[in-house]
Amino acid sequence: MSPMVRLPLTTELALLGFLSREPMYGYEIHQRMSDPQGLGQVWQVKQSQLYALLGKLEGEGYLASELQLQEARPPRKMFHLTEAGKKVFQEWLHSPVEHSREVRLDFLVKLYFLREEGAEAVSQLIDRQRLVSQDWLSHQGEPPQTGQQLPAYEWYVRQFRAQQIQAILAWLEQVQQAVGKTGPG
Amino acid sequence: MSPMVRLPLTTELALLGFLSREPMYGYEIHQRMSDPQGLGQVWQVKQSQLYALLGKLEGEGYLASELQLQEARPPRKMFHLTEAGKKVFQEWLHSPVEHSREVRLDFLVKLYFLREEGAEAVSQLIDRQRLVSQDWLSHQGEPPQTGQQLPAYEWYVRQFRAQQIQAILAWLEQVQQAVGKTGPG
DNA sequence: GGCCGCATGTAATCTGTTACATGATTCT
DNA sequence: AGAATCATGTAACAGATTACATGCGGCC
Repeated sequence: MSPMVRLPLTTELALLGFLSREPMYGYEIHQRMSDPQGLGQVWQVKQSQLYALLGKLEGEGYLASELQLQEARPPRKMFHLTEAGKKVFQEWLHSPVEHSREVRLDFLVKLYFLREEGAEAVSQLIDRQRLVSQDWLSHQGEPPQTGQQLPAYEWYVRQFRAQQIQAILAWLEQVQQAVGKTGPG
Repeated sequence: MSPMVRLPLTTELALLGFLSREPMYGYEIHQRMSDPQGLGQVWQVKQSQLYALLGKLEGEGYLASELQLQEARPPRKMFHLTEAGKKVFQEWLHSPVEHSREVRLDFLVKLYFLREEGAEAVSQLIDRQRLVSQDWLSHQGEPPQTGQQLPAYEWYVRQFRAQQIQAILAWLEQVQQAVGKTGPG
């Protein structure tokens, strides 16, 4: 038994994100996504994958499309969000990520789209994400004894995780300050 | 035209790693890999994938195998490294990773196997990795102007990367100290 | 004449996950 | 009687990458 409604993944949510501003066609989305000043910095989506995903999202009811004919150019397949599409995108956009490994891609993509909604929205998500990230740290458990011969492998791994999470927290604070609000702590 | 010799990926190199100590069969490798005090902490490999990879590595000449019959138990397919297998594993084991995203998995796996070769070997790789990681930082370029309204998206991304790399460097230093040598700086 | 830009896709391949299949023995 | 352990795998599917295919118009 498979789930009735498959929830879109990061790449697909980014597609919904672009279409949340205005209707667009695949080629144009790909160009904007690849902008080296924008999302192009955090990951690359191949054109062929993008077309495949747009087709899938349409089949699942998150998008709808109509053909826009042009003279002397191939027709454009213009996509726009359905109500279902708007809903899942907005929910995703305002939710913190649940695992530290999702910060690098998922969270940075959220931030990209949130910026358009203004400082208030960004600030809110940062605050929530800081709380979640604090949780990661406290669920880490203290690293086992040090000062022995060679530390156990566990020690290396936990220290690494702890450092990574602390870096995330430090960055979230930086961002919060740059956005112009101080967090709840 | 595909490459003549396909270089194994992290998971496959970990398989070679287990077989570099002594010959083993799939089931046992999977158990050891899943040890929650060992590599089980950093990632999980599914049994079916493991069998598939062992078969592939054998077909590519990195492993060889013979059947070991047992009474009242299914026969074990014992694998051991070939010369080619020993070579690629040793080269991989002593090389730093080239991208910061590879530290979380790749580098931690290297560290797992390197520990068995003693403090000297660990210390050497840490030093080399620190140099490479310093390079990542300096190739970052300084983040664009701050103090404006809302910072450009680039700023967020670069700050995040810088923090991540600095966390890696801090961790490498910690490890170096725990191992008992001071780095070249 | 040849390459680039526009605009769409399909097909093949790779890596990994989930589920299924087998069959004997030992534990509860 | 039923579950867990031992030990092997295959098949189907999902996600992403690479390569291929088409066809017109404009620029050098």
